[in-house]
Amino acid sequence: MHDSPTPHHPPAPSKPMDAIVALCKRRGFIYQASEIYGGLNGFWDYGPLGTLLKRNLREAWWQDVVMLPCWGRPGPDGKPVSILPVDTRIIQHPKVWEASGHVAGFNDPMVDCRLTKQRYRYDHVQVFVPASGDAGDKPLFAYISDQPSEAKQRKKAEKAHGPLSSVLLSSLPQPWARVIAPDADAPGSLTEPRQFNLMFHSFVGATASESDKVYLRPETAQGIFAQAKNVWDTNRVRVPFGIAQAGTSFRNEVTPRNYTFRSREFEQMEVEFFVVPPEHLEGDEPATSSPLDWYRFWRDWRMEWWKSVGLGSDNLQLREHDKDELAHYSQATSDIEYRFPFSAPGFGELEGVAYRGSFDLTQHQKHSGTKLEFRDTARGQTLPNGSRRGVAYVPHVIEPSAGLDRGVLAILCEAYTRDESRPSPELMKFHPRLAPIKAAVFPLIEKDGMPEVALRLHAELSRRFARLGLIETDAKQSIGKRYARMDEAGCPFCFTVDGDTLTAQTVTVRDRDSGAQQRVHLDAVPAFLSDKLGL
RNA sequence: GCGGGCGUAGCUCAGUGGUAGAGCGUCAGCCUUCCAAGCUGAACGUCGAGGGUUCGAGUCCCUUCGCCCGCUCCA
Repeated sequence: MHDSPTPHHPPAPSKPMDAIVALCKRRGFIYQASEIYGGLNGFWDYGPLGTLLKRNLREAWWQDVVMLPCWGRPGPDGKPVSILPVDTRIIQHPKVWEASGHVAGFNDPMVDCRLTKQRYRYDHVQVFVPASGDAGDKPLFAYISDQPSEAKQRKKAEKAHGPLSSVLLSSLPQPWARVIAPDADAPGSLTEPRQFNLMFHSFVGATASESDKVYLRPETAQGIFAQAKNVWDTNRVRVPFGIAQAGTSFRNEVTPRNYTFRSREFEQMEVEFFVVPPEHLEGDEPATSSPLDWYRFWRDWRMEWWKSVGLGSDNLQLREHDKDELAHYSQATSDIEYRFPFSAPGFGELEGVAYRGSFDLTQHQKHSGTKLEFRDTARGQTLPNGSRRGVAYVPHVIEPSAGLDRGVLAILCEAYTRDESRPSPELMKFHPRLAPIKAAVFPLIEKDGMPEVALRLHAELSRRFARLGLIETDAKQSIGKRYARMDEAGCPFCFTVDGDTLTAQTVTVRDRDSGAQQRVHLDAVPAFLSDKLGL
């Protein structure tokens, strides 16, 4: 999470995270996983309303990214944006993760210092020892080369031992009782090296030998890259185009924290958008757009999209990465970030949009031995018959990678509203498109024929809208209490059958956010709701 | 992984080593013509889990799990 400064945004009034968590439990949005067994660190389940909310957000992404990409808006090349979906497996060939860098980069053993709470990569820790050999009972001084600790420890070590040589910590026998950690001033504080496996693993087959070891994917992206060639070989697509996938990923986080924000099992919604490398654009026909054009297009549209599903406040920001923050293969990356109650005044990442060059496909090409070049028959030299010779290249990629569970959490936080001026202060202001409950129908009182009319209206609305979300009805207790319950669940519209309904064929519709009411003809209710849900 | 705080009803929380509590919510009935209203009643707990001390543990001790905060980590 970034504590990025926000010079142009005044700090928003913070919302109490505790109250949001309590509401989410109380109304069945989010439960702790395996709660009856004491819970499991880093895992959260969704209850009925949470499941619907999450499904609605995933569905909104699916509709707007896959089915009608970018709302039908043309890309920077003026043409419709082309996206195809895939659904790849959580478990891939282990070499996929070697190619992606996940195996090498995240299996480093670390040692901790019990005194200073510092953590060091085991293979980076070196130790000054007497050049003569035996140090007797004297302490040994550990350091990290090119860090301040090197000079500091060298000075102390020379004083203690005279001429020095240095060895790796790993060459000394454990426990390192006489070793003084790089930033400590007493010996014996280093823990034994610990492996930090950020990827979960399992075994294929029943014998569970090391050669059968597989990993649970830490991102959905690599399944896309691994199938990119199949997709372009079998689908008559042409670069630029994208492949999209939503699915579950796993990261064995060191410290799961902040409610569902950093869960060990989570769902991603990713696009790998393949574009023509810059070297194939020059003097080329047909003119198309550069990777950076596409990068900016996706970055800006993804920002708009998050606003469109209800994150319109200044709690949402776009943050372009600094040069020194970029991965070595990326020329541009930005994060779409939300100011969560627990991160404020800092922000937490919802989606990263990265221009990754050809890094991923090139890696897979190298590790698999399979050429991952796209044969672009619209480019290259024009032949006498008017066709093109074609060129082959490894496409560059723009990756908009969003966290679904983080999106849900941001929506929950943004929707949570406490208004002390209302009889029931807590309400969830979900965008109607995301609201788990789309509408409720009440009889004002449970007699005089009102329940019958309400049930008929409820049945009709259910027939028309239940595919999108719940349509509720409730006749118990006072009308205020029923409105309040719907407010808390984030239901945007309540239709109430009253005395006038029986004579004038009208009902009241109450707006969740304002509490305002208007009368609508009974027959016009479906059209009213349809309009409000943006259908 | 380290340090600190916390864990009692669905939620928020009281609870002095001596019978397990309140408010809200939930449910039922009555009442009720628009905002958690009123009246009556009901259900709901292995006090996070395991062990120990004690005649007796929600309370004291140990272990463990989980949540929150700060470090650390965050491809």
